[in-house]
Amino acid sequence: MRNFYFEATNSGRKELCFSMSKHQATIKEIALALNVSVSTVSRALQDDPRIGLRTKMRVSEMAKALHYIPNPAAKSLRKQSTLTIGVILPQLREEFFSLAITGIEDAFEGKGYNIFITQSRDKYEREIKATRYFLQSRVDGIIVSISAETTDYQHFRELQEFDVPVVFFDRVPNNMPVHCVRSNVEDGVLKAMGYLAQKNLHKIALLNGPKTLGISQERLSGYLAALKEFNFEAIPGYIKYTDLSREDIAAKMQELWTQTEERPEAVLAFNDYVALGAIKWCRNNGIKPNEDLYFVSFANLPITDYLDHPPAASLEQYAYQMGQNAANLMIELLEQPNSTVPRPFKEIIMDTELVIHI
Amino acid sequence: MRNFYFEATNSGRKELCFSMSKHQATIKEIALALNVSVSTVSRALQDDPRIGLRTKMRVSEMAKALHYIPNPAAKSLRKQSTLTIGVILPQLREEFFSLAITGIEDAFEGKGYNIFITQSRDKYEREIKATRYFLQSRVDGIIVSISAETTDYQHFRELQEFDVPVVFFDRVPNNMPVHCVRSNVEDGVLKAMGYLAQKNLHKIALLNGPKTLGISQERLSGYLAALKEFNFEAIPGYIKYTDLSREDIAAKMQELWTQTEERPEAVLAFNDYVALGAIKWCRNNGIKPNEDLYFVSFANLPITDYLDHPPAASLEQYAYQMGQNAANLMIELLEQPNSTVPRPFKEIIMDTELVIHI
DNA sequence: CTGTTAGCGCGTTCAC
DNA sequence: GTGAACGCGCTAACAG
Repeated sequence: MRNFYFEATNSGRKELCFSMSKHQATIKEIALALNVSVSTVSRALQDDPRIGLRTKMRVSEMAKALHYIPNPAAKSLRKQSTLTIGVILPQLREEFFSLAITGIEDAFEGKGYNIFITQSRDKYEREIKATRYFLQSRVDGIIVSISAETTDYQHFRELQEFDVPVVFFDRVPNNMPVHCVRSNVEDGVLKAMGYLAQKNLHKIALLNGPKTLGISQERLSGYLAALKEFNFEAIPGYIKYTDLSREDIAAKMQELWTQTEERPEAVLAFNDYVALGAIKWCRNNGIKPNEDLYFVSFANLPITDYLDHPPAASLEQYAYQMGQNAANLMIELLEQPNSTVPRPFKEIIMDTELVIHI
Repeated sequence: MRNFYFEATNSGRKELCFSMSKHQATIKEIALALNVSVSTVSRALQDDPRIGLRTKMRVSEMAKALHYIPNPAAKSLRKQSTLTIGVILPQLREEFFSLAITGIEDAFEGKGYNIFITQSRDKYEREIKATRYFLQSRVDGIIVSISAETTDYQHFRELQEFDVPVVFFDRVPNNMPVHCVRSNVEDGVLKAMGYLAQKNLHKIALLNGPKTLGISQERLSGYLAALKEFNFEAIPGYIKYTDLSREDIAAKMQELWTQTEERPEAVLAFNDYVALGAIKWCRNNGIKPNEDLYFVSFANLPITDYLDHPPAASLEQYAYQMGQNAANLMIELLEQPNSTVPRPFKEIIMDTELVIHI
């Protein structure tokens, strides 16, 4: 299929060119082809009321004919806005985050923004690289769930200093004022422990995530509060932190099972993946999950529905909804006029729901 | 932390401005502050040999002081290249694709490209929107695994017409010459059926994916070839197509189990997720997976390792590696000079390996 | 070695 | 209604 396009030469003449491949025309070429000025074309394409209907028609037809596609780089440069939102996630593989992404995408649907996804893979260095990249790309906003390794938030402060709106979700920074969406973890833990109490299980271990994460700390404080609330024993060695790797989860389970004075009756796991790893360890060691050892965890991911032995109960965290909330909070920030006074930080805390599987 | 920056006014004077928030300086501001020209700054920052060492030092210091961050929009506009690769995947949730993404990211590591991920969610319309968006964004290349709904490839042809390099992986178009990376599916099926033959299982059903996908067709032709090869019976109603949804998988399993003359002894599933859905259906219906009914599938995803009842065997497809191969093929295309003669299409076919779980 | 100048594609004042 | 001219930030050809 032969196509033609106009090329402006230095002398101002227009030349009809032939090419095997299509050409991404510019407004200049449309203007040249129509013998009007570029500004007329620009305005026509923007449906500016000052342009006559007939001209608009001609312009839009020629635009189609020449395969005009607006160049966002030029637009960004001019408008000082890229209409792009950066998203930094620990792991795409975790269903929690891929659900959240979908929620974010849906919330931005029709808003004209593009979502740029990056995974930190739970590495501090990769997270920093991602923030730097987004900063220089001039994204209009960044949505983050922080990596397991991150303890220092300087790179996020830098974003704030450059006035890039940032919204955190689920894994949010400790002791730093930010916009964020997170679960009411402590309340969730209380619900989970209440369920175990009902089952008459008292010796409950905490198989936590990385110590660095605020959400691990919250699980701990919820756990400690629940121990008191339900008069459970605080048994030495019952609190374990993991780096979320299968190996470490297995190692900590081994410790819980063999190196404590009394074997636990139940385990409260950091999330479903941790629970799955622990349950797998149980099966490898002839321990019957949810019989010999009960499991309760966070997230309630759809994937657990495939399992014979899911955690006995899991706290639904509404990952999709959480993504949507984070995105909507971002949209709010983007739509606010760029006032000089710093806006107050907004925190959305979402309730969890205990879903009983067994 | 108070910061200052220089602002160029219309009159050409430079003004020292104060601001609470940092400012993304431009080379112009650096030039102004240093009393040199913008081109000197530009060259210094690019480490151009023509610039003196002393000047380079001064420039790079001032760049740091003013928080200079190069603007990629301007660079793209000038260079006519965005250094961005678009990736279109059916579902991030599927571990196969999130593994592939990681392979793609790693292959591009250090190459200076940025990876822009989008999910089609197996919707034709979303896939078209994504290609259009990438086209107008002027991405330098697009890597795709096509959606389950897609039967028409016009949107991909359009990309080719605009000279945007496209590499497909795993789910590749039928009957269309393209660059692609895919598994040797038919050989894989043969291996899987051979395994079942060894187990003395003869009545084997095919629980396939969407009819639209080439990789479903390949599974079918591999299946038919294997039936002959091993002298298995071709039993009516043993070939089922699914839309990959849990509901449809359950419905087709129901049909296989109740509406065929003889119940199958084994099921060859489209992939691990389909197998998981089918296995779940079995448990719901009191059928013992891999005893009453054997399962063999494609992908061999890590997630299946969490299961009590994974498919008895699965064909490892090396998703991460496949992503890397696709990315490396793309890099090849990008590095080729833009010759006018169309380059021959390259097809990389990867062998699978049968991994026995039981 | 460095400065001047001219665009890349687009939007937006000004003029008329 | 429309056009000329400018600038967003950056690179590169040309000129010293």
